[in-house]
Amino acid sequence: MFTVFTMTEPRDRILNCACELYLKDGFEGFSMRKLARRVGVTAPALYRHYENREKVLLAVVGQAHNVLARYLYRSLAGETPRERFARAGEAYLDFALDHPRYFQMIYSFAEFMGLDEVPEEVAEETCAVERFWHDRVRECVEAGLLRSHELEEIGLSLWAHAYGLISLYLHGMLDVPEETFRQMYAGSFVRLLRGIATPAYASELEAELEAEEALPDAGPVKPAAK
Amino acid sequence: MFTVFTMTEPRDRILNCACELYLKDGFEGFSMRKLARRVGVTAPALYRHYENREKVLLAVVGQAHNVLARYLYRSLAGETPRERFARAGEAYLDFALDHPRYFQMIYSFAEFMGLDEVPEEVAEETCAVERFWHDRVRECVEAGLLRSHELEEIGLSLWAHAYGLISLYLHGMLDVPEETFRQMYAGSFVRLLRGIATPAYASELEAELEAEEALPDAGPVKPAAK
DNA sequence: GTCTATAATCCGATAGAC
DNA sequence: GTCTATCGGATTATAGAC
Repeated sequence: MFTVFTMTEPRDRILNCACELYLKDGFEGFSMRKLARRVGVTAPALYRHYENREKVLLAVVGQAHNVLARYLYRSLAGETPRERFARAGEAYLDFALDHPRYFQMIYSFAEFMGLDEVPEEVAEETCAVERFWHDRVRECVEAGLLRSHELEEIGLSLWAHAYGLISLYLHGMLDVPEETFRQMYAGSFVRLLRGIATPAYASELEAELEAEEALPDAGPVKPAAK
Repeated sequence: MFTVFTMTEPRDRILNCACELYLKDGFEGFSMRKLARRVGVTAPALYRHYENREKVLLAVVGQAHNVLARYLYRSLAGETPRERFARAGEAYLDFALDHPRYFQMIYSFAEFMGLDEVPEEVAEETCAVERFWHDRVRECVEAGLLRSHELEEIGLSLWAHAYGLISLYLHGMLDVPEETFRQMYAGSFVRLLRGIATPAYASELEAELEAEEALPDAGPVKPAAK
């Protein structure tokens, strides 16, 4: 009389455990037997709910995309195109640092599965992310911040730059602590921005830079407490 | 009387086959048994020459770095800092497109092997590449092409941008033919360049851009044959 | 230096009883 | 929907004969 549905559908329980397992052991360490152990059933039981290992991992990639989407959409709370743009860049970084394995999975699922084509579900979600960036750029172009000639290409430059920086860091190629990396990310972002900004916005960025350099040493000024 | 040494040391024969095998089957498909079959011996024989699978793959990474180095050093034939800089960017791209698996291996060896630290041999070779870029940038700074304030960081921006663009392409996230991608790479490179160039060089780039846009449609002008 | 034989695991997936 | 039992395969790596 009380429980019309089971607390969680078995398919969802499996998916949750699959995400946990992937985040713990990565792609290679992910096996149906380990997954079964984590769920608390035997391996054959899983095949009632997922056709095979690939389908399970495909569902995990879906989750990864969901989490990324949550981070990105949060940046829409910014009140101006410029702010939404900047927040989107931060959101992408936050997602990658909070969930490095998800970040990696999104871009290298096909390789790991030995597929020579990106599965359609994944390709669609990638497109959505691209469109999101495109929208942020378009807004900024319309607001006179970014150059209008190269609307499409500008999005690509931004994406590639952010992705590259983050990947190098996650691969351990940049031997710096996280906080330092965040500063490098922000700094590098501004350098690229100068190259794609309208002359008006570029000189504004220039002025900000000079103001910062005029300061003694540290970054943003904090009111001296005490 | 004629053959003082065997034609190739067994260690080298194994390494050659290991490279071939890795380039064909990738990281996951690489097993000691397959390698043995390719060499023409049985698996246990390999362990006389390499301690284990990891050591073999470490040697393959070394080869990957050698090939990359060859590509990069070729760009030193350029006669001005600006030309060497541009050629280095092309060389990095050529290497990645000619040897995508080597490119990937260089940056994700640790992940694939499940190590949580980049092995020292690999880290050293990465540093060498970084220094190479740093030298190209320094030359350009000294020639008055690039901004001097941010010498270190500029190299990082360039590296991350190139790496990101190439990785996205190799991961199948950019659905374009290779020739199109090369053009995108070149175009994106210029956008970043504008952001790190000295005002003098930046306005020179700007002039080039306007000259191109004045043309009807296509890229560089070719003399109309026949 | 190479071989045969084998240890010791692990894997994905299925058949068929319950 | 879950179980037991199992098929059929893969893997790294070693022992010991030659």
